[in-house]
Amino acid sequence: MSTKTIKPTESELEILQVLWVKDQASVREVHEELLQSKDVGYTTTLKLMQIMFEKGLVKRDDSFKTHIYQASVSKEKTQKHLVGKMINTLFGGSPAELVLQALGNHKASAAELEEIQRLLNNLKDR
Amino acid sequence: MSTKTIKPTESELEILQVLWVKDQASVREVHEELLQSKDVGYTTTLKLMQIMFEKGLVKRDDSFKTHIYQASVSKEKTQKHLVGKMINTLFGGSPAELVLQALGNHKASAAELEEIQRLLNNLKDR
DNA sequence: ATCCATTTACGAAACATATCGTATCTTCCA
DNA sequence: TGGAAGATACGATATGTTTCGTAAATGGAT
Repeated sequence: MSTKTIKPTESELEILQVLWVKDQASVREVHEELLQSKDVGYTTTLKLMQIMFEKGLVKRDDSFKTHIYQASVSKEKTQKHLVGKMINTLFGGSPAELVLQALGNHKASAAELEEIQRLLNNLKDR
Repeated sequence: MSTKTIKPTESELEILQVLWVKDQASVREVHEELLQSKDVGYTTTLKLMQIMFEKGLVKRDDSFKTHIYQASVSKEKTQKHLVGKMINTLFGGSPAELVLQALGNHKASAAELEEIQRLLNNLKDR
């Protein structure tokens, strides 16, 4: 099934985050965004994105001088993969334990709790 | 606040898992357990655990020939830390999104759903 | 055409992680 | 008491990640 192991590194994830939000971006744009939260050189970001391109994590349009990048792995798929992994390596395979952890230790708004409630009702109805 | 950055690597997490379950164990015991799910040499496990000892991730009693190890970071604290990190790097800071992802894509039993419901009710009551 | 700012390309270094081979140490027991 | 079995210690290697310096290419403005 061609399950290429999607395993972005920490740094790669930071870049994917930016691309998921912006949809498309040049290295410069991504880099400026990264500078908000960390201190790193421009060529570092560039190199990382080039490597991600080689790995197939991003696509790019190089028909202009400034190449434009786009994530080629979806946010949802990546989330699913990494959450699944965490459930296995940290919660003994029980998604519920992860949920309890997340809900118990990290604040969610009333609206969010409602949304969770709706999903929960759905699941219980089966 | 002595926030020592708890950041076990993948392999270290696998070992911690075993120690959290067994509470105490020799390298051999941990190793046998790891063999259930992966193929690795004994000295690799040993080395890893020695490194974890240096990092302070585990304690050990070396008063006998066979050293006995114990996790020195709690499961809960580690979970909290890594879940928090994942919420930030992968869910834009929203714990609810992580919960929805986990519930939506990974099966939980009816009993587990009930437990989640109870916690949810608690949270909504505030 | 030339210059300048910006960009990409590339190589190398600095770290970190994971793996294992070999040497050494300890215990027990024949 | 002298091995054998099993344990630890340690060094070396392979591999992956992150970092950046420097060089070369590009394209627009003068």
